[in-house]
Amino acid sequence: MKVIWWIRRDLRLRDHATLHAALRHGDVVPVFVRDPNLGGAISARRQSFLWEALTNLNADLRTKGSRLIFRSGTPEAVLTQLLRETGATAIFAEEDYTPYARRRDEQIAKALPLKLVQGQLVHHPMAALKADGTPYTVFTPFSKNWRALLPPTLDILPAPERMPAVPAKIKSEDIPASEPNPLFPASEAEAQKRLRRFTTETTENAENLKENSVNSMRSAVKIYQYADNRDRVDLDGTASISPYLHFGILGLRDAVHNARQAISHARDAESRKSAETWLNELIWRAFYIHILFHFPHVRDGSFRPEYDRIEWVNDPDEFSAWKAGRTGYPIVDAAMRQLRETGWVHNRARMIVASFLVKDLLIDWRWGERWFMENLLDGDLAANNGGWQWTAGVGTDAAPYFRIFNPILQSKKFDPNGDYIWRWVPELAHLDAKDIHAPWERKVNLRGYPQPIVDHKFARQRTLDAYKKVKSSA
DNA sequence: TGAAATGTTGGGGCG
DNA sequence: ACGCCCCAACATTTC
Repeated sequence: MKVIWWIRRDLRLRDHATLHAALRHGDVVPVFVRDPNLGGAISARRQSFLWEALTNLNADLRTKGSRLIFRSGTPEAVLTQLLRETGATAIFAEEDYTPYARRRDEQIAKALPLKLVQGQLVHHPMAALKADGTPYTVFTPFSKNWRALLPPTLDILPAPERMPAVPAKIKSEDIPASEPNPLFPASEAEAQKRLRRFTTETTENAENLKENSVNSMRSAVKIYQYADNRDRVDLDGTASISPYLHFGILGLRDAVHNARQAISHARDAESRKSAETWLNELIWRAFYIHILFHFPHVRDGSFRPEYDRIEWVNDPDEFSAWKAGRTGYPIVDAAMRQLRETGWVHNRARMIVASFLVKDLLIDWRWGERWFMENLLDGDLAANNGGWQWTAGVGTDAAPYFRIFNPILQSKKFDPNGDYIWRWVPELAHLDAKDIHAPWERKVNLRGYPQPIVDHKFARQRTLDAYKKVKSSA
């Protein structure tokens, strides 16, 4: 008996409950549907990453004796056709929680034997509710409950040893060609490598610290330094796994499992706390997926609707300067250039540029949200939307509106030597650390680098006024 | 997962 | 020796 494994955002073989359920049920035919309705929602950069990931997944499937069937068309039409061709009796798919995915799957389930299996998250959004049955909207209690719901250990399913062959008569289109991404190779092996490197491996740099450190284990593994390093945009202190998590090349459960292993192996309280901090970041990701599930209106506007009445300035020229990395604030411009050139930006840098767009330029956070989605390799509706609403102070458990970043102080704190700016804004490479964060305040040659497009002190007050206005009239 | 404004304290210079 | 002022350093409040 044949069954279809409909692959969407679960491009992996390890810890795949859906795949295992399908394998128990029958001979699995792995299928990816190129859905024309999704064309507008995925940027060229992310699209290319996806094609590369599918190519690599196909290669992995071949080592197991299987192969990927790639077809174009609306999912319902393609799946109907494939059920006929294969004689399959069921379609297994990992449940996805975006508004589009839920609507799509609901429709398809009416017509076809679709079986959705939870696997993208650790807890289903309906399984992590408050005692009164309503969803959490504040992170800390959510996180507490989320942890309390964890079983003692998450059993991580290995990738299947072998998979049944897909009959030759089932034809596949060619997966579109893609340029390999040198910074983020789109394979499951790479995702696993990154996870292990971050959570278990001794780093070379840390070796040097060992001799004079009482906390040698702490120094040796990145996850144990995370609490100290995670906000430093000039260091490689994060796991850099977001693109893999977004496409399910790496499972969230697997990441959580590794975090918990690291927590239990920590040799001292500081290390344990550091690994806990990283786990908390994974829970933030889950939190925003839950929020989008329970409050789908956040896709289009503020979680707190009164903030949709803010009178934005929305100056198109200033928006262009922000996108191009020519605001005159070096830390902002460095991050915006990194975004455009690589599709990945450190989380702290994302917060700095988001705060600058919203609270210094007073531009609608949705403009920034869209630009991020167009450029980020890890662009994820739930996480990106949650992050922007947090920064704008309009969402669940958001930063209070009056918590306004000072881009110069952020720069000094989190890029103290100016290395990050130096890397992405080469025209300022001749400046040293004391001049580089706010070069216009110094008597230095800017070499074509722009003057600040807005005065922070003025902008701060303007934003406080604009937010206060909608708050008092709420 | 801020920063600015305002308040408090205490050491040192100095008449 | 004493009081006064200055102001850095730290703490608290406010946005």
